[in-house]
Amino acid sequence: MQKYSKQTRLLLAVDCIIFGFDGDTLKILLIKRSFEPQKDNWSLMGGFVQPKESLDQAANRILKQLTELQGVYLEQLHTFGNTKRDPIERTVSVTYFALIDINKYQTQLSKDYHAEWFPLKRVPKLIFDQQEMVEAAKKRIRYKAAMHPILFELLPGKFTLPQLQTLYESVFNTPIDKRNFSKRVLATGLLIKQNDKDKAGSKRGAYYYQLNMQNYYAKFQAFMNFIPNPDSLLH
Amino acid sequence: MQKYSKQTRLLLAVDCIIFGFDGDTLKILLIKRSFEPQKDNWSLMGGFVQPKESLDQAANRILKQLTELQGVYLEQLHTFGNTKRDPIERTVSVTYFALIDINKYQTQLSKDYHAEWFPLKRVPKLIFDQQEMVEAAKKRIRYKAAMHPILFELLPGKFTLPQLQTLYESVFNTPIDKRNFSKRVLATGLLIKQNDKDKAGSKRGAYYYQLNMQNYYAKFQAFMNFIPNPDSLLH
DNA sequence: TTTATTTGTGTATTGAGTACACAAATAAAA
DNA sequence: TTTTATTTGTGTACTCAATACACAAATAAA
Repeated sequence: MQKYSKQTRLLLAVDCIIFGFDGDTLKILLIKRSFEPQKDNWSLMGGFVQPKESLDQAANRILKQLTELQGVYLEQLHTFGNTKRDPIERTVSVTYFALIDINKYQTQLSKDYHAEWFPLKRVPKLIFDQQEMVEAAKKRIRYKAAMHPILFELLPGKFTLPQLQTLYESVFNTPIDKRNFSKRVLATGLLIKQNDKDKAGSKRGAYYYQLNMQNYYAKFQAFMNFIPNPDSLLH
Repeated sequence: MQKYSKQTRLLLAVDCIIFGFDGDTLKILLIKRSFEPQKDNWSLMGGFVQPKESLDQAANRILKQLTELQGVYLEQLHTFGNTKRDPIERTVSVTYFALIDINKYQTQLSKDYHAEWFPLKRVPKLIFDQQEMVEAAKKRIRYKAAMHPILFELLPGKFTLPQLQTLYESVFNTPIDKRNFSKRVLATGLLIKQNDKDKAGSKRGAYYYQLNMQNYYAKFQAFMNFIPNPDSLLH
């Protein structure tokens, strides 16, 4: 079945940048690499693309391997192919970024991989060109979140407006006026107010909201400004 | 040097979606495939990634092979990796899209490849999953052009406002009010009015403009609305 | 019962986007 | 040479969205 016989074949890997939000800070999940080269150094979760799986399948497999999660938000980011990025043998890496509800992540599962969550501002030194991958992912999540409601993927099914606002403030690293924020967000028609409150986060308690999934899917591609002055915040 | 010895290696290709604007219609450049499978069918310009070149280098090489052009706008689009996309042997394809000034393209060069420009609305049947690649490129160029001034890459160094407007109308397939368009575009500070006019396009003649390159590079990443109601036009 | 903390809400102002029409230039035709 | 046809270039009023800004309500903890 090999008919392009004169061509060189290359190793192909998938690396995942996995985002999570702990209610205060945007974080990514890293593992301690279990094999050489760079054994025991911090690294993205990744793996080689297998002969019978597509890239998307590989990314989902790799994500599941570490988190046991399926059906989460996963998007292809960029493909990195410098000839010397892996010193052992040329490997081209297709990166994906994932947005998961950090509460669904079982800490226990990460033991095999010695995984840990790191705040985006304190990411340790990573192997190969993975620093660059994380930078690209950071840029992309901001870019996309400035106009599309992807950040809900980081929250549990029920969340409060203060939680949502903290998330946006954390991703864009800027304070937002809460009156304008709630006006803006509620105006999208994406949220349904619940009758119960989250009593844990504050004395007074804050009403829960849920996504209106119908509107969410319908409007996902539309441009929506969730934050003031996106221009100045993206770089 | 092969130490990941148990892993399968794959063919990796680069395919280019090359956009050009003839003053009236947005087009892409296609070639007649010169080898089996699907010999003589319409196809994107592409090629295999060579052992000693990066992906960007491969894309530039392939673009130059067909157009003799260098230093043009070239951006990685998406990587396609379904296992069966190439029936002969699994090949993963990294796609790039290019924006070129169609006037700089030497028709003669295309003879070897039997290349032809096709209006985006009348793209012929393409091999493998290239239809999908073109769709992705179309979507991306619109998405990006709605907010960043990339379409200037399709025009010659000197151009008129009516030409620019026709380009936007063609890309977004919508009529635009010219008073509002010129206000919008000139407000960006990206254009420098020249003293001479293009007499070819009309009786009265239209003033030429040139890009203010300093502002262009400085503001490239900023969000700028060039078209009314981008929402409704992107899908 | 007092205090401290966090939630929830409204209004006035500014600025950007939008709709809309007519005069100026000139090549081509009469 | 005059007339006609075509295309360029410009201004204003209106609407709506973005923004700045402050205080009362709720309640757990002291």
